[in-house]
Amino acid sequence: MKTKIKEFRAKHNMTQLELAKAVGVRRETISFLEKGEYNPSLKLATKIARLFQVSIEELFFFEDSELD
Amino acid sequence: MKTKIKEFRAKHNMTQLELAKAVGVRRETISFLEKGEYNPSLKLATKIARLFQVSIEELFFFEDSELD
DNA sequence: ACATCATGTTATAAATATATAACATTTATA
DNA sequence: TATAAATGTTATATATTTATAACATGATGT
Repeated sequence: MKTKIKEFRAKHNMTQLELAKAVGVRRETISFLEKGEYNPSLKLATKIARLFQVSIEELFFFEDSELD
Repeated sequence: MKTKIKEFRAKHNMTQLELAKAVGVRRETISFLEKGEYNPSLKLATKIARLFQVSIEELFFFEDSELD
């Protein structure tokens, strides 16, 4: 999975810690997410997307090969 | 969480079992999902949305209160 | 150089999604 | 009505997300 969290975070001048607190997770969770190291829950994905006021599809991307 | 999986499944004339196989999960998983009993992974949500050719936001809904 | 802040990383624990199996109930249909 | 198909439901196991704590690295500023 790939994500643009880092880009949107930069655009909003937020640190990982600030984003983490805003959506109620740990800083490490944001770090792992940004590196595509896991597949968040829909709920967490939704919280981050709403914070940045973008759609989930604008934030997270799966290769077709990942969906087989 | 609420979802329109059941409605889209009806529109596509699919059983829970057919949908489950199409996205690689168990039938029970679809049953629990349709009842809003849990929060799927983003990957599973993406697979179902792509199958029905709708956005994730058209398929799954969170109340604001669920996101606090 | 030193201190502070932001991020990376690793190991382990806790929580929760999903699998599995079994049986119950509802719905369709012969 | 009877039979099968679809869905509901419960209990337990497994996998994965997320939390937690600890320490490392990199950047920034004094």
